Amino acid sequence: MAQPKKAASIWDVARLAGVSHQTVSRVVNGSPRVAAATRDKVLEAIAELGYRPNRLARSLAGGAVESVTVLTADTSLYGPEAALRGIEKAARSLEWSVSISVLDPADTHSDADIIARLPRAGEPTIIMAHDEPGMRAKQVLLDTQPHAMVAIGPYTADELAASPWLVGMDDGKAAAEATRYLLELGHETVHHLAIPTSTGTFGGGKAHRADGWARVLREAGREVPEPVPSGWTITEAFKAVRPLVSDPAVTAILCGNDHLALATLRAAHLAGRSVPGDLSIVGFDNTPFSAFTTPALTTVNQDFESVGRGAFELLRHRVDSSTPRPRPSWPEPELIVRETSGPPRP
Amino acid sequence: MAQPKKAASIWDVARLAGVSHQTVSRVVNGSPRVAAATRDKVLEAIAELGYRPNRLARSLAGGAVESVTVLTADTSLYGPEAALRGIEKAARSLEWSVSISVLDPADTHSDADIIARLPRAGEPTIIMAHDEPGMRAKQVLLDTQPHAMVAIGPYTADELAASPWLVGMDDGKAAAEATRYLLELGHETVHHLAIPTSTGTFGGGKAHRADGWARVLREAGREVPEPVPSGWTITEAFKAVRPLVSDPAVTAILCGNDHLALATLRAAHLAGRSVPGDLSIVGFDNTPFSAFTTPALTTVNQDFESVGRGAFELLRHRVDSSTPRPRPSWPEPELIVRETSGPPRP
DNA sequence: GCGAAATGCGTGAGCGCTAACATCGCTCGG
DNA sequence: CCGAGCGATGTTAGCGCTCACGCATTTCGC
Repeated sequence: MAQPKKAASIWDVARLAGVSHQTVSRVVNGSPRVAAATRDKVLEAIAELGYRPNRLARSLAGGAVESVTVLTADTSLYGPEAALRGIEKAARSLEWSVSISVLDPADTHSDADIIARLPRAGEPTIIMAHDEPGMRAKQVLLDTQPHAMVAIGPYTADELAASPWLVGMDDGKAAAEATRYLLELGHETVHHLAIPTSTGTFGGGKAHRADGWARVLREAGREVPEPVPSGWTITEAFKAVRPLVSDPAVTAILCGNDHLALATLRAAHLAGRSVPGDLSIVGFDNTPFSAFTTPALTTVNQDFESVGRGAFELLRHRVDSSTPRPRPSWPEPELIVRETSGPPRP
Repeated sequence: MAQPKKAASIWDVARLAGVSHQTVSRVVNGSPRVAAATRDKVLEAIAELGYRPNRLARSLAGGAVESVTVLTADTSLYGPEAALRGIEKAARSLEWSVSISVLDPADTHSDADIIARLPRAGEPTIIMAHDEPGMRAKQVLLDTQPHAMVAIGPYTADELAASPWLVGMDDGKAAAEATRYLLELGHETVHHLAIPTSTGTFGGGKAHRADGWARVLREAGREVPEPVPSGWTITEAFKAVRPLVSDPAVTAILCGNDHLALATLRAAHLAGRSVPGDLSIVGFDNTPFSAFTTPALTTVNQDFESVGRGAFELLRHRVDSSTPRPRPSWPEPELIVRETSGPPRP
């Protein structure tokens, strides 16, 4: 039984059930035009042989597409990881399969290189376009197969509405909210430890975290300090933020994500600055660990999993327009105040 | 240009190059028996049409398999996530595609349900068998297609050598080392906050973390306290560990992973116990954040990414025995002493 | 009660590719 | 100078499936 016995095909089932292969196909695909008695016979044969349709053959033959490829640059980041989970869940429930291909942030991928990652031309694809490699992949697919791609990234409601292949949340708005909160607490200004941007420059998109932060400061007539750029890793963040935390004039830092915030917390501790007494820290994403640091991180909750699901549904609609066009339906980002934020010392 | 134009097939290339489709196939697959001039003509035609072979058709036609499916129950756990990254990297370098299917720990999957996740019979599969759903999936595939599967999990060197489809590290040995370290520090005994086991019972495998811990305590003639079972999430860990940290008799806790350790750290803080003064805490996995908690976590480093790569290579060997059988070649787990461990107060 | 539509099923072609064999022309030993 | 031998190519037959038909039977409107 454990030997590599060849799997049953549609023909085997047809023979056993005494019908044509096409009838088996009809039963498998739930066509209504099959007599109940025939259907039962076929079903029985299927069960007996343990027949399972071969997905590859199915899509080769021009049947419905049943796979998505996810392009992302970093699976260890909480956002993409959670979005991937959302995509996988949604896909699973429809029996689609999910492939994943990781873009290396170190190489500059050529267009051909990106296209070569897709198992075939026209493969439905979701791109995590929150960073440079992602943005590049987005552009390539937009040029080659715009009808079979969806990109996830930080965009304003207007941008989202304008581009039917875009899914995401308005990080800028959320960052603005967080910044406003810190200002209301009485901080003179708020500094920013920034994640790498997708465009390579700050303020590249209105929905970027750094942009929302800067906007609020400007509107409030405050000084807008130079944002401190950090890489994605905690180690990079730690190095980048050290000068900032040791400056006593800095009383509040908005961090691009919770990992950066953790590094900031650590750096503040080592610099002998108490949090939130001397320094308020606000993170981003509400990563699971953020509630359990000491002190617990004030952060911005983001429902990436729902965004991932939304991306999948949108993609499905784009690939097969007979499915409903989903409306964005995830919660807005929301500030969660915990222990790392408070009023500045007078 | 942006319209859904059909992609070029092998026939289109053949026509343009003035050869048969088989010759194109030979060129694409690097067969040596093609005249240089012909090869160049074909290559030129390929470039002109932007032809890319269709993976689906290729494997349908019985060509080499070029895809792996990874079955895992939790992509947010550091171990599986890192192993997946290793698999993806190794696969990418050979142009294999990687699919992922997440097992829901909540349902009991039927055998058929697990098999239905594979895109076709005989699909090469890697299973993350560190928990109950993973173990079950492992068993199902072992029964149905043992030649095209590899499982990753905690196993001793002997177990690994005995099962040619197994890859992993000896967590028990690493846990033993960590426990010994705590004992040498002078702790009377060491408590254990345990991750869920793959078998549902403690001590189910010699290479389990809880097993290594218990073994050392027994060997040292110490009392072996009842291990405290926790779920995988930080929140569950926090609830589970509270009674433990508030017991002043407890001076050292070995945690099943760094997330549990973080929860323990938090619980200790809230219970007013200083770390490592009143309580030593040791984690597991050397999750990136672990160096940046305050105090920084003492933990056990594990190179999951290498294990993932090893799993992929082993799978490739099993599917196609003409490829070399890889030898396990990853670093042993290693204790990293940071700030959460120290001698007990006298 | 007769034509038209609906139903139930089968046939043939083809998706893009590879494996296996067939064919052609050339070189080379004797 | 002829056939064995080989290298370079073409031909054929699928892989497992779906589409687009085709052809009987039934069902139904009026």
